[in-house]
Amino acid sequence: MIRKLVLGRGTLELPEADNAAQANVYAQACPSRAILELIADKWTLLIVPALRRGRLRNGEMMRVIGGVSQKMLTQTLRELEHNGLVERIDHQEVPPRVEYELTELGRSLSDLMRKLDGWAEANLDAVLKARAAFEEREAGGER
Amino acid sequence: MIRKLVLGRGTLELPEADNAAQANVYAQACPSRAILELIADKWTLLIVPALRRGRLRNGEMMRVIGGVSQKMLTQTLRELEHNGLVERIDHQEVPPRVEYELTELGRSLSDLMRKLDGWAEANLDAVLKARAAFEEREAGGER
DNA sequence: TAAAGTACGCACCTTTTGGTAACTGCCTCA
DNA sequence: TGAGGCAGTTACCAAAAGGTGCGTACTTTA
Repeated sequence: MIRKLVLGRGTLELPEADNAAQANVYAQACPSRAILELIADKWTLLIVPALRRGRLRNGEMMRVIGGVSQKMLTQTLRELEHNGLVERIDHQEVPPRVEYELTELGRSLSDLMRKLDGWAEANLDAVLKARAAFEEREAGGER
Repeated sequence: MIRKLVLGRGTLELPEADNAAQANVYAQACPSRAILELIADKWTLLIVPALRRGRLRNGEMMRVIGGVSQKMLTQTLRELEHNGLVERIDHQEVPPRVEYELTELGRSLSDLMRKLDGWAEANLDAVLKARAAFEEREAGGER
């Protein structure tokens, strides 16, 4: 795995990859990149934190997470199950009753994700202000 | 802003939205959702942590971040600049010398993002193992 | 004299994403 | 007797994402 790159101005160490075992998300071929892409998903970032408090059923999530379609919810849950972040608990009842729960692995990620959600909520005003400022600079600055 | 939902089994509070001012990523119409979508991006999750150590030039980032195309790099950087996370420093030289640096806002996000990258690197083995187990269950379980 | 680096913008085109609608099979409630 | 809820699946299609190649204008290096 590549750890350093020689650039024009000298040697640049890849950000923090050094002390983290051997995986490196900055290397395209490293499998951790694929995992990052799973994480870097809008619906994942909503579903995983939503499960922090406990199990949820399909219909409950549909209501909790505004704007998610049935297709995307199922698709994302399958993906999470596939990667060991979520467990699907089918009670084998009629009418169907299925619950979703975070695995240990999923739980270790959910706090981090909740913090990202929290960042978005907490810094809403700052971002909107920055946007307005940028647009003003753009409009005034040209010509 | 919606804070609670009445579900079949009673009242379910939306995860943590209660104490976080008024923004709520779980509400489709809340502007924080748009900000979450900016954050929930593969390239953002690589570019922002890459800038933690200091300024980087376009070409340096191209080399540091494996697999990013010039188009996506520029596009993502513009988006980040637009939202006040990154500052573009054009030295007005010939040949062109342009540097990118995190703003205060960007820095507040970068540690969180680096932790997500770290999670992907640290839990690589666990995820791969879960995947293998899932596929085995699937292959044996059907029929 | 030619090649390569610098930091892009633009157009084209393919791939992926994700919404909608329809269907299933069984149950409960009015 | 039909409507609605449960937890999905499937097919179809429009929109968005994102890769590639070309052009720019100037400089440094071989």
